[in-house]
Amino acid sequence: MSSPNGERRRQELLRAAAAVFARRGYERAKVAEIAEQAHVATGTFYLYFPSKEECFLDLVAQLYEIVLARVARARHGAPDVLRKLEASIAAVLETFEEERDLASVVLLQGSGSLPQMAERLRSVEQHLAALLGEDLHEAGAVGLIAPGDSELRAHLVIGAMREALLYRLRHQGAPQAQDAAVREFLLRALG
Amino acid sequence: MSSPNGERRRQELLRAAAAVFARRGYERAKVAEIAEQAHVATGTFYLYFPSKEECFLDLVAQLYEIVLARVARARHGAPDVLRKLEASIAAVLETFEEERDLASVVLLQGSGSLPQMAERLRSVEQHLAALLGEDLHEAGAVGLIAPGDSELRAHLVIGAMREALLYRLRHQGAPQAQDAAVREFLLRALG
Amino acid sequence: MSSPNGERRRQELLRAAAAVFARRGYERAKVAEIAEQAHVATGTFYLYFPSKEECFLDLVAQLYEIVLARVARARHGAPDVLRKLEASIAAVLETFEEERDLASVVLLQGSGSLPQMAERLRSVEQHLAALLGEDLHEAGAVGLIAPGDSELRAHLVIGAMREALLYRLRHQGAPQAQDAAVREFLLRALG
Amino acid sequence: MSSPNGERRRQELLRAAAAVFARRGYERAKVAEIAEQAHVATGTFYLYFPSKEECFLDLVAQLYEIVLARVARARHGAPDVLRKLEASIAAVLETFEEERDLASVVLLQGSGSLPQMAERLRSVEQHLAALLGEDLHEAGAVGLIAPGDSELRAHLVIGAMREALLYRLRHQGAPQAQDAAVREFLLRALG
DNA sequence: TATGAATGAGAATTCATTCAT
DNA sequence: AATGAATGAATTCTCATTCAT
Repeated sequence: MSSPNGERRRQELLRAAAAVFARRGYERAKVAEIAEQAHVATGTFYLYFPSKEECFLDLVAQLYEIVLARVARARHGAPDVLRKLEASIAAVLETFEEERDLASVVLLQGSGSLPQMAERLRSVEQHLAALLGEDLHEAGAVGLIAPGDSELRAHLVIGAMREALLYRLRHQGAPQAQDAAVREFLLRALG
Repeated sequence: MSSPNGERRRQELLRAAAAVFARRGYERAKVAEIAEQAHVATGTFYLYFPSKEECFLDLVAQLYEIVLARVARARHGAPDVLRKLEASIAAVLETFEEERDLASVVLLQGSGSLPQMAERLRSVEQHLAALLGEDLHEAGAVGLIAPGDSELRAHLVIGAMREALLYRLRHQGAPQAQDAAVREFLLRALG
Repeated sequence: MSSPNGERRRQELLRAAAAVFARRGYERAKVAEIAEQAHVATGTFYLYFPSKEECFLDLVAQLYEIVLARVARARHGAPDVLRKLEASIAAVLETFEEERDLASVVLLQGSGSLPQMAERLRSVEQHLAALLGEDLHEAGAVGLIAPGDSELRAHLVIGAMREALLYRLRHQGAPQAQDAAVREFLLRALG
Repeated sequence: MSSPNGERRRQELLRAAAAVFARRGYERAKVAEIAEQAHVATGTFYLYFPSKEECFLDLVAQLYEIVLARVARARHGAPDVLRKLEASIAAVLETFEEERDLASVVLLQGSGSLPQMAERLRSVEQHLAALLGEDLHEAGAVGLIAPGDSELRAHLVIGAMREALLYRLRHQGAPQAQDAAVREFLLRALG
């Protein structure tokens, strides 16, 4: 299971799971369907995950890692606080763009599926909001943006981004043009 | 069943359903639990709804009516386009504040539950976005706000509101103070 | 319930029940539907019958009475044993023709529905077979028909009649012409 | 499921189903009981049949095949039309004798159970009647039997056979002796 | 007598999980 | 490690029957 081959198969299963969860929703996704999509037998699924629920949670953990790593990297290269903010926003939008199935699962099934899932999603969002919130606080302190409740505003930013992503998930549009509009909207919102 | 008493019981069941759906999610909510919460036998549920699914959909239909009616009323009294925008936003925030369970169902279970449900929610959001979008378009045309894609921006506004509502659903805070911050954020976002 | 009005209502319910049982079958017939067809409320049904099952059984009892009375009457006027036989056959065919719903219930739902029902149907058939069997025995004894197992042959006659009735229930044909063919077939069968 | 072992289990389930349907009737037969009788868990039933109804219909299909194949085979070796007729009748009687449960299901539950079932039974009977009807027509044309409506008479023959089978299902008698009586009866009936 | 809303036991079906091979 | 047939708990929905009005 931790052999290189085992890890590859685990990733195949996760990818299959993301696809099935994305199109069916957590409850209506069947383990047999995930296994089939990954070209393995049903029982094999349980060699890699203790349960359907754990597989689902692993999926979010994966997104958690990917998004936060990307955001951290993007912020790392930013010279000042406003650029950090902008880079963070861009990093989130891009990551979701590249991980459509994962994004669908997180954005659509969201917190409705499982209590633990809601918990974990909250945690990702909280983490993200903390990063943004710090920037907002700092930027507010030096007068770069309008003063206000940094945490709340961080969440509003996230909410707008979330909707932008959903909007894009529905309307197949040019991501770049939209991203620009979203970034502009958000930066202006912050003053 | 259509007697005044029948309508009362139907409302009791809807309220119970909203509460149970809100705390369990669509799939994990059991009809027996809804019935119990409404102090009736399981079978009674089926005198008022043809299925669990239909009951769920009725719930959204109900919110649809309430929110849109409130928004329409709020806009009616507004003297200019910016006030309309502001009044709309306020109306949405207030309505969800008053209908916590219903709001939970719509915001959290949302699109993840059922294909038809996702459809209906999209339709509510679309309707709302259309109202806001018109205002944005008009306001943009007369130079009151920054120019830009009105539809996309309407969705971003809705996304931020959605998040504000979720934020509030989680952190029991003073709604008024938050609402003000949200309104300010959004109006500034629009320029 | 035994007042003239009560008896009238009971008959209305029985007629309604026959119609519903005939088109739905015993299990799929709903008490509510029978009541509706009789233009009374569901609860009223239970003022006249202790249960759905008992109502069903009463229906067969009714046919039992009608058919056997008719056969007895027809036989009464017959001068000799062959005419008795012929008159009996004719009486059965005619009765079922006039009581289509009742006939449907008995011929189609038949013994499949309830153990008690099977019992009762057997009893009607047995009774009928006994009448015919006696004639056959007598006719055989005096050399009017070929010798053979009277009871079995009586059942064969009944089986052929049953099928003739079903055939007619399906193909709307001229009953008289068919009846003649059936009578001829049966009398020849007996030699 | 399509492995040789799967087919064996499917047959076990069909046999169990025939037994349970025969003694309880379609509606009162529980899937759990069929499964138990086949020594498997309830869910296993659904690995082999999509529904209780389909299982029931498969049972008739099975009888359909068996009976018609037997009749076809029996007719094949018959030198003339009268022998064909006789062989057909014998084949039907024998087959039902050997497949008691299946026969019970078809003869007793028969058309009362399900609309689709009634349809299929009609189709079997129609098929059988067509075979017999041709013989009767041919035999009538060459003057071997009395002239008359061949289709109707084919059904009368079937009805008498049906009753003979039911009679035997009830009274455990010597089949051979009875069969001879039935054949004689029917051939004489046809003149 | 009549009503019809309420009851709740009962059954079909699904599917996550297990385990013998 | 892989398989996939088997399991059986869980849940929705139906409908005969009751009973307060």
